[in-house]
Amino acid sequence: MPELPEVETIKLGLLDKVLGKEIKDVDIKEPKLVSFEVTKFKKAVSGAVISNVRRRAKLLILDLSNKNSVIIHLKLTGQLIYQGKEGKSTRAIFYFTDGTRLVFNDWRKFGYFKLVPTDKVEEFFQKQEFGPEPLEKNFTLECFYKILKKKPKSKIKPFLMDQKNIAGIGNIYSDESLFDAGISPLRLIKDLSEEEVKKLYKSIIKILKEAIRYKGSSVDAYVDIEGGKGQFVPHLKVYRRTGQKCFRCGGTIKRITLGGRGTHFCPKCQK
DNA sequence: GTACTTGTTGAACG
DNA sequence: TCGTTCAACAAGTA
Repeated sequence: MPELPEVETIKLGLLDKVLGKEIKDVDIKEPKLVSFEVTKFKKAVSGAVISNVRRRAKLLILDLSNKNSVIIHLKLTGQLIYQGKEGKSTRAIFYFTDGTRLVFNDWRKFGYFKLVPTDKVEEFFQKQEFGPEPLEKNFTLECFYKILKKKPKSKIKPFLMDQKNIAGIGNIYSDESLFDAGISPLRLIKDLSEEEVKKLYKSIIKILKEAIRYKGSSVDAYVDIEGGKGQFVPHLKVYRRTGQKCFRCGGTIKRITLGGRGTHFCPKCQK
């Protein structure tokens, strides 16, 4: 499940491997993948050079030299693998003029490629109404307070997962951030003390940065640009550890459903 | 066969 | 209006 740290890892990988390369051709094996006609998509990207790679929330943006951009969402099981092999779940392949390639796999077919003129990318993201990027400088403690204030009656975990509040946090890192801060996912925002908000703010940034350092969590299909697994899973404290011992207090990790999502926490030390 | 997994959207409910 | 829950999407695992 690529969340912010996983998508960031892929972005860094793309910058390293395909920045400056010229796209010779694209093979789209799943027409549903692209936002409009396959032939038009192919025409729009062929011959263009990848001039930049960016990330916003959980989406990747490939800027092309011909003033087009390809916005990629990996959703649950999307993979971008440099020099990867074609397999059963391969949905697209970018071929570069130097003979290398970039393979897109997605066995659940939720991911998409959207072609947008580069100067309309901003507009696209404005429509999505994403909240601030938690690792950007403008995401200050004051900023966190301000957005929390907007939804005092919301439970903290679903709030963290809503991309309109903060961008890039999904199921794994909301559970992990709350554990780190010692706050129960069921708590209402208005009941959080100033101290707790501060702690949570620090935990979010700490956990996300740590996860990026380990190239993300390969819980499901996620792999990095070279097809390697992220190394953060052994560092997960609660996510998918149902019934196991809490590393902090020895309590038992519990699993509940919250906002339709599996939620893991330690009832003993997350209050 | 059934339940469950998950990012996102949109509908339905109280 | 607001917050929450559920279904849908896909396809595989337990």
